[in-house]
Amino acid sequence: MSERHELPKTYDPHATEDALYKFWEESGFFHAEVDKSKEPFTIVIPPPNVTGQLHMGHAFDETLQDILIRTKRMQGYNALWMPGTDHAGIATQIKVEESLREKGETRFDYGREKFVDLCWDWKEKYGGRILNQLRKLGSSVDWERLRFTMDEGCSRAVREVFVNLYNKGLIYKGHRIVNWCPHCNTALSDAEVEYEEQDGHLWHIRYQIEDSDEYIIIATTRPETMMGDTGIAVHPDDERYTHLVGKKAILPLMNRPIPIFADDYVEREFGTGCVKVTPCHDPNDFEMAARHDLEHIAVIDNEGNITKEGGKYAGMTREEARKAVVADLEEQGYLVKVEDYKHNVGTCHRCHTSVEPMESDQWFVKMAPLAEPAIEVVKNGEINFVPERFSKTYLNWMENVHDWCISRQLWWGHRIPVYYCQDCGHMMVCKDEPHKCEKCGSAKLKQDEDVLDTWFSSALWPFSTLGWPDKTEELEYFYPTNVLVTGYDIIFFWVARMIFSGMEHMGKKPFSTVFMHGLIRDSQGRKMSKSLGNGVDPIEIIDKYGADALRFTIVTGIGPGNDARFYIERVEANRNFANKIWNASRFVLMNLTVEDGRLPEELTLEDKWILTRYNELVKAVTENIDKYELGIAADKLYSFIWDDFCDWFIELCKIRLNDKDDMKANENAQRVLVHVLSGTMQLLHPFMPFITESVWQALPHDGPSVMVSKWPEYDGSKVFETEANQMEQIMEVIRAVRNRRSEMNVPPSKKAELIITTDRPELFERAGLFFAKLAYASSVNVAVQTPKDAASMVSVVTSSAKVYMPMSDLVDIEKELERLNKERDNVAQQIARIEGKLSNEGFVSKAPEAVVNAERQKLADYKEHLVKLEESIKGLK
RNA sequence: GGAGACAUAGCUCAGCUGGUUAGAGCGCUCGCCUCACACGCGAGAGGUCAUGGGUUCGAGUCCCUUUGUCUCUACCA
Repeated sequence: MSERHELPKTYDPHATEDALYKFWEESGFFHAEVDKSKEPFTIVIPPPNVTGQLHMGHAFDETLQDILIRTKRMQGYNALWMPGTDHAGIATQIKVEESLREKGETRFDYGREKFVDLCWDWKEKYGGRILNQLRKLGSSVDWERLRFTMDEGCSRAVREVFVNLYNKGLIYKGHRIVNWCPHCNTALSDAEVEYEEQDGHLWHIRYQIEDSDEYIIIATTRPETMMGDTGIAVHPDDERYTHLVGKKAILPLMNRPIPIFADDYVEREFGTGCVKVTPCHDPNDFEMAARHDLEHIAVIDNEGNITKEGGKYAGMTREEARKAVVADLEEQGYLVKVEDYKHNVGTCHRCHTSVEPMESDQWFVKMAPLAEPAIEVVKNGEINFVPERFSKTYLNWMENVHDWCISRQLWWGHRIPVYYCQDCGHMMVCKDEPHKCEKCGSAKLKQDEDVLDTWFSSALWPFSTLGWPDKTEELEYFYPTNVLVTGYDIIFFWVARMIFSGMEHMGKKPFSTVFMHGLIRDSQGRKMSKSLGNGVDPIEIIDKYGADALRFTIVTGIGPGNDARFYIERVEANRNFANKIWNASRFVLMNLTVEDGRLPEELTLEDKWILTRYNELVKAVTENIDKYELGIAADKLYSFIWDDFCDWFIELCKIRLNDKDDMKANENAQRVLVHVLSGTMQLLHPFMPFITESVWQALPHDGPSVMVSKWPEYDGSKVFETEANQMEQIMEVIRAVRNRRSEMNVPPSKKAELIITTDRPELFERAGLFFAKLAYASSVNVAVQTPKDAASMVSVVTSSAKVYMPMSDLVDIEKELERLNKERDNVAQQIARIEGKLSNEGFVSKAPEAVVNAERQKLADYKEHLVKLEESIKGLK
């Protein structure tokens, strides 16, 4: 026990965190097995990109999940936090390709198979990094169940889902306009397109009407696509142009006649009311082309360059072509005017290249039938969002959802389980690779070249990780999961898709609650991003301040679902909090002789006060966590530990601990200290797992770890409202004395006698001790009578007592009077306010009784205080 | 074009289902190396809770108006 005295003065998280984590992991505390005698509580992790690095967004996410899972585990649930990583199709492929580019190579130098092998190598090399970073944070995930979206099981689930949906007609191959990223060279889903407002132009171009002197003017933002124009649309009711419908206009530069037709899609007010129609490079034009049977001419290729169809512009990039086309139009007199125009340009959310709408064959998920149950399950409250407002975002999207383009022209990912017979062209969709054509028997089969959208596999995460499509006992027991924690930025990418997938394939919702959080921004409120270089690396923060400080920072001072700015000062403040806990514990340990924290029979006033406050804390924190008010719970723990426990209770306990004559009292104090500190460490453990474990272990304890200890329960038999109230009264007096002395610049070294006059002397039984310790008293006299020479003393008045300090050299009667009068006015004002309230019949009859009674009590206290103030004033005069 | 959020102390933000003399951290002022902690202790200053109205016995908290900031979403060339 002697080494306890040698604990360092400053808490060093670095020295302990890794070892503690290792201890937890090796002890199997993170692992959950099916156990039907216990209620499960399950969270699946939003799988981070396998080759990614931990950023603040992850830290936010994981901290919230860890708080929930650790709390539930301690509350006796069979808590499973399912970990895993995502193969992150585009992101990973881009990284591997970049590494090749450094060597002057491309994926085509390797071919598909070898390139995919390189991706796996990459995954092996970097896949462990983020997992170890999760450990640094303290995440209590069940490592024995670690999954990967491309592991055998998840891949099987993907094929199963694809084939099932195909057989139901919910997956189809379609010839459509899709979002195409010329840089990533693949199709994207709508969700993967980000819109940026850009400054552009609206070019007005004159088209000659065929066999006529008349002309028509169209307005466009994209002149470089005009070589692919195959029509001009006007509104059917637009009288300006009715006479032209059916005629043809000559497409400038190409000298090709194209038809003028009428279509409802056109807005008469916009531009000139005439729209150039480019079926291959605009989704609306594509649809108009279908309605009016227009020709399709593709003028932009997969790399974003102009095709042969683009005449003299062939081979140029889109940007070059735009300049050249505009220059030619101007030179040849077709350009009527140019307006500045702000418009939204779709960009690839991975590389921010402008997305090109392209006509192509892609695989789609038919969303309407799947959306229906996914809408219902949120509307009827089976799944609820926290905060509630996000359900509106979700519903709005789901109610207007488009079919989901799921094929990607990449190599890294789940290859689409569709096979084509090279001989007869027959298409087979099957879970396992077929060996011969089911139609002609040919063995010459070729699998579809495309892979699936990364989110296709993450959509299955809540059940694929539990063994689906097999009917495992894990699936039976842990599904549906309880809470999903994630940022609002991936509601569409992920949350929505998990919900409809769960409903479709499991027939059950994937989770009951979606707990949303915001984004962590930099200190100026900007998004953290690589390109800005303003990202804060959580691992660096952990190395410097400890994981506990980071976690506490993340969870406090943040409004539900709101974004938050990251300030290092807040981490420092929470590091200081950890240090405070450390030193409070060091103090308790230094004084410790008892072997356990059983509460003594005899409790002092201060014991009863702290136990009351502690039990209130247990109740509040438990309820707050239940309601996902984690920040509020954390705030309460902070102020209980710092203000109540350290600043008051420890100081009060020093009285007994320093009394070597009364060992009984000394030990009693120790027991209460240990009881409260130990319980507080349990309550704080989900938030600050490391330091709480260190402290809990050092104190007398049962069981191997605080993380598997039983969550504290509210104990009504240890709540003493009367005594707690009395203690608060005494604290009020102590504060008043300190305040007085401070105002008068009395140095702490100068002790003074205190004469307390009160009608409630029982309140101040232990006061001599308290005041000596906390109010610089040299001695304390409790009296009923006002001392004779009161006028020459410094006085302090509260509702329960008047305190006199014989410091005649410091007394300035004028000032004293002024101060007392000011205080009296203040108290009188409060009395008037409450009396006004209480004389309001509406208040007395309609407000709850407890509220009215509280006001009455306050009034009584103020009145007592006023009486005492007036006596004092009279005494001075 | 739709939808939502935010506007509270110098700064960054809490404030749950309406009821305390409106809170925290940092910063600031004054005094302290008090035998756990200067990453500390004690005492302070600082807010007409953006605006105007309404509901209510009672509103920072609910409803509407205005102003300002931000975000998401949408096929307006």
